[in-house]
Amino acid sequence: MPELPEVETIRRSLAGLEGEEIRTALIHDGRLTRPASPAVVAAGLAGAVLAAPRRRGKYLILPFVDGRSLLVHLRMTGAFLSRGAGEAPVADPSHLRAELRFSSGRRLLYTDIRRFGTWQVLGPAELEAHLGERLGPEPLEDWPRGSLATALSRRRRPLLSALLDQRTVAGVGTIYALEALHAAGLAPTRPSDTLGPEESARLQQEIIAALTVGLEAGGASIRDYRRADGSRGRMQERLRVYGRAGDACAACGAVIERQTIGGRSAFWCPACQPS
DNA sequence: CCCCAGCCCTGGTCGC
DNA sequence: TGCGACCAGGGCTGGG
Repeated sequence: MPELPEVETIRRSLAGLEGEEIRTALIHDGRLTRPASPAVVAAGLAGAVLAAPRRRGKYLILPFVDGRSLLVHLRMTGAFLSRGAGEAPVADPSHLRAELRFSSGRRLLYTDIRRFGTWQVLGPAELEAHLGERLGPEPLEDWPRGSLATALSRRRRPLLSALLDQRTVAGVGTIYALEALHAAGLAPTRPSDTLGPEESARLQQEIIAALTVGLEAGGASIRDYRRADGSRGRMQERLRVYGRAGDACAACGAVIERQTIGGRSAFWCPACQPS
C-alpha cells in the first residue's frame, strides 16, 4: 500500500540515521532477502555506515558510505520503526522481520505482516541497473511535460493499468492513480491511447497534485501504513473515490462505482468520469 | 511481443 | 462462538 508519498514520508523520518554504523543486522524472515540468503545479506550489512536515505519510486534506498546500498521495497505492509537507545522493543514481535542494531545503541526495526517486502544489498552499478530497468520518470522531480502523453499513446490498455505500470511514472499506486483520474475527469477504464494532448496534460498535472497533497498529509494510513515513529498519515480522510464505492461523489453527488480492472479494485464517479 | 491470470502472504471482515 | 470464503494488491512469472 505505501506509494510515493508514504515512502517519501518514511524516508524523511529516517534522515537522522545518516552517519550511524550498523553493528549487527538480524534477518528473522528468510524470505525477506530472496534470492540471496539472509546470512549473506546480514554479513554484508554488518559494519556499514549509513549515508543520507534516498527514495526512487516506491523504493527506499539506504546508501552506505562505501557506495553500496540497502534497497528496500515495502510492498503492501512493510514498515520501519525507529527506536532510540534504551527504548522499549516493538509491541508486536511476531511481525518483526529484520532489525538493524547500530553502534550508538539505536535500532531500526522492520515489520511486515504479509511478508511481500524485499531487502537487497547492491553495488552502485547494480542499483542503477535495477532501478533503471523498472522505473520511469520521478513525478515530483524531473517529469517532462508531454512525457505522460507519449507513454500513454504507446500502448492500448485501461488508464489505471497504464498508471500502475512503474515505467509510465514511478511511485504511483492504486490510491493516487484513482484520485488523480477522478480529479482529471477520466474513467480508469478509458483506453490509454484515446486521450487527447489536453487530457494527458491534465492527468499529468493531477497526478502531481494528488502526490503533493498526499505528501503534505504525511501519507494515507488505510490499513497498515505507519510512519517510522508509529504515527498515522491523514491522507485517508481526503480521498474522494478510493474505497468509497456506494458513497456520493464529493464533487457531483453521483454514486461512486467499483469495478475490477487488471486484477485491481477501481473506484470512480460515472458522472465526473464518463467512459 | 503483448496481455492478463495467478501467485505470494496474512489479518480483517462477513455470512451462516 | 466458530469457521470457511473472500478481500486487500505490487511486482513478478508463466501460459496463451
